[in-house]
Amino acid sequence: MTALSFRLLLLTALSSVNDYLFVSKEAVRNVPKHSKRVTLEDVARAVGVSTITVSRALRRPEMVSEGLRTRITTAVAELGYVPDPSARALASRRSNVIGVLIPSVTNNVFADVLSGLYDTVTGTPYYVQLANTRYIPSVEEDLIRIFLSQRPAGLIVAGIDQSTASRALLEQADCPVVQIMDVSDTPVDMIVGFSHRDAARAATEHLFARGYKAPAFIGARMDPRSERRLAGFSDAIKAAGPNGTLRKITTAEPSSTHLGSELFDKLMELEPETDAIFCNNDDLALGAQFAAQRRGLTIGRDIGICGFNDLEVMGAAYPSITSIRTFRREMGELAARKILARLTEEDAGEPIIDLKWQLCARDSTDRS
Amino acid sequence: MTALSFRLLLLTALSSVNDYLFVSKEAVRNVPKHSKRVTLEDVARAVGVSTITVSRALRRPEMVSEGLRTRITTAVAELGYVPDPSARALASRRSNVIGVLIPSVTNNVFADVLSGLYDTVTGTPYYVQLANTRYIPSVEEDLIRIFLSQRPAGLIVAGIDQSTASRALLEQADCPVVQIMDVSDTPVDMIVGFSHRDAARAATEHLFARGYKAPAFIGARMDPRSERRLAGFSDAIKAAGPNGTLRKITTAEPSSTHLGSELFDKLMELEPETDAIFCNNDDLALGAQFAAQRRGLTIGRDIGICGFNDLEVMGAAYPSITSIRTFRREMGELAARKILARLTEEDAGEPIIDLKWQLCARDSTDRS
DNA sequence: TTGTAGGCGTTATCAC
DNA sequence: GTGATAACGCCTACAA
Repeated sequence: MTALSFRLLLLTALSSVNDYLFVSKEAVRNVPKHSKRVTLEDVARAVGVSTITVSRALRRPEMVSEGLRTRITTAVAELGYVPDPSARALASRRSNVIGVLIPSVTNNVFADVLSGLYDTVTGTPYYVQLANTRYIPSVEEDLIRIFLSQRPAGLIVAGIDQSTASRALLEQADCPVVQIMDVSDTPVDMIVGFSHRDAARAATEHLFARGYKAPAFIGARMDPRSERRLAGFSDAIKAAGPNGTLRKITTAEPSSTHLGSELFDKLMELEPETDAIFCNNDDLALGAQFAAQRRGLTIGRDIGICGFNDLEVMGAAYPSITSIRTFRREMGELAARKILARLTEEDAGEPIIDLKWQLCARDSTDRS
Repeated sequence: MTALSFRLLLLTALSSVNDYLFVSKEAVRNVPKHSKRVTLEDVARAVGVSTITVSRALRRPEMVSEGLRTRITTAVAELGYVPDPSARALASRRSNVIGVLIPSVTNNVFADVLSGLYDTVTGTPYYVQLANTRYIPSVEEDLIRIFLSQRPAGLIVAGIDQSTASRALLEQADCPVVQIMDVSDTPVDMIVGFSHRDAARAATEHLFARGYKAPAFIGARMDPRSERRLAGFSDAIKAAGPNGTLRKITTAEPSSTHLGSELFDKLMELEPETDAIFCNNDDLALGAQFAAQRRGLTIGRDIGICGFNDLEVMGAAYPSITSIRTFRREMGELAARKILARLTEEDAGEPIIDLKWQLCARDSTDRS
């Protein structure tokens, strides 16, 4: 265990993609046990045709006469033949992998995206392979390289803030690429998302519209998308009046409910006149609401709260919390659909899709 | 789009594993664009050795003389050689895939497990491939077959309630297998988890110990693990007295905060004397707490609430909510470590690991 | 519609 | 310590 941990540390510290790919001395030591795999040839022999015919019967049934087709299908079932993806990939120079790069597996937001993705891909010959960039651009770059070495069927990456190198890799990639979670006029290939800046601006405008005078921004894990939300908040503040104060508290720490409470308390010290908050995400908003309740504040009346993403809990909370709904599941679905469409030479539709967002006004921003 | 949707429906309706694996007519139509891949041979030629030597230099450096080794490493870097996983898998009859089968990607509980898993595997030559059983045993079985067709380096499956066929497949699998999230005396191979029944019993005993007289069980998505939690609840009720009532409300619906509120309200109609609840999971507990607050109940005093899993939000909630902490991240880590240890011929340790659980008593079960 | 030949990039085996 | 040769299982290209 210790040796292992050490090795992990070591490898993680290295930077070249090769460090990830090369098998170290202890790694692949084959554990051979050989229960003869059923191959195309076995099926071919059983039916009395050549392997290529079986291959075709499976991939392009219409190219094989009906009689043969059924005999082959039967034999396949009887022998329990299962194609070998490696052999297939090697011979065809194409794998059935759809690579997905997201910054965090634990983040609820991506969970919904993934769910849409998996549901769409299930039942097709393709399968999703997930990788975790941990919000680190260099890791993202390495991972893109790894994926490309597998000659993926498609690639889905979160965001538009790739490094120059990553961007170049993606542009050269010999497969459909979809960026998700954001919009841009200049996607690598296709993009499905929405404008974080606009959404944040709308949220803040909602606070003003509801009569709050001194909104503040609470943000954690300030990645580029979060910065754009802050920019949107800032837009609204500026638009509201020439001498509006930009009240905010942010941190690079990963977001959590606890952190929301903590930041709220700090904010109240720093900017005591704050009467409403727009949170970077729902976890923070929920935590802030709890903190406000602990202080005896009446949510809505004493303090307005708005989250971002509209996780399921926001509507169920007491009081219910205002949030900006984002169409996460749909992003996953659409991204997958667009890739599948390309692969099957159907029409993939517009390369740029703005899914927008939706303000869900609830009790937490109701002053009455 | 319509054609695609139709096909998805169709395929999802079929049952044989082959339906998932075979490429239908529109599927793999190679989009050939050939920017000549750098191969082992290119490196070999550059250095003036044979391919196998390069191969060895990368996988088992100690088998190659030091001089060659450095020259090879340099050439590899200069040429930008990246191994082809398919070719490797085909030749070695082993892929670097660690297959992971979980019932739901959206479930927070699994997010933490995955996070532990990914972190442990990152930096090794192996990579995780996730699949979604959607709580359906037949899907699980198909997915196991698919994974096995890739000759995985290891397999991680959630739970101990596999179908007979799945179990057989796993037992014959020519790779390490780890079951997670539960314990059993008869694992397929290795297992890392805890006893849901014991944990639930302890939670219920805690309610009695805190002076509650009429605890009820609230459960959603009653999968086998949830049933064992109910059994543990039931154990405690029986142990508490000969004529204890088994108050409960359950549903097969997937769990959510909203559902927690809804079930709580129903429970109050059905079993109005209930003075404490043990919830199947934290989402329900949070939702129940919100519902109780809506009714004007004082949490802790009027109603005791206990969740399960101890998601981060439980401690941050107002009032904070009692829960059973489970070591999800650790399960992911350990499962991965055990597989890696096996693969590197280190000592994988005990095949059965009970990670236990921990009662986190908080304000929601404080009657004072 | 079916088949033949050859190769995809790597590793296992067995020599040297 | 290094290399030649033969797989690995399937698919592309071309031929019949």
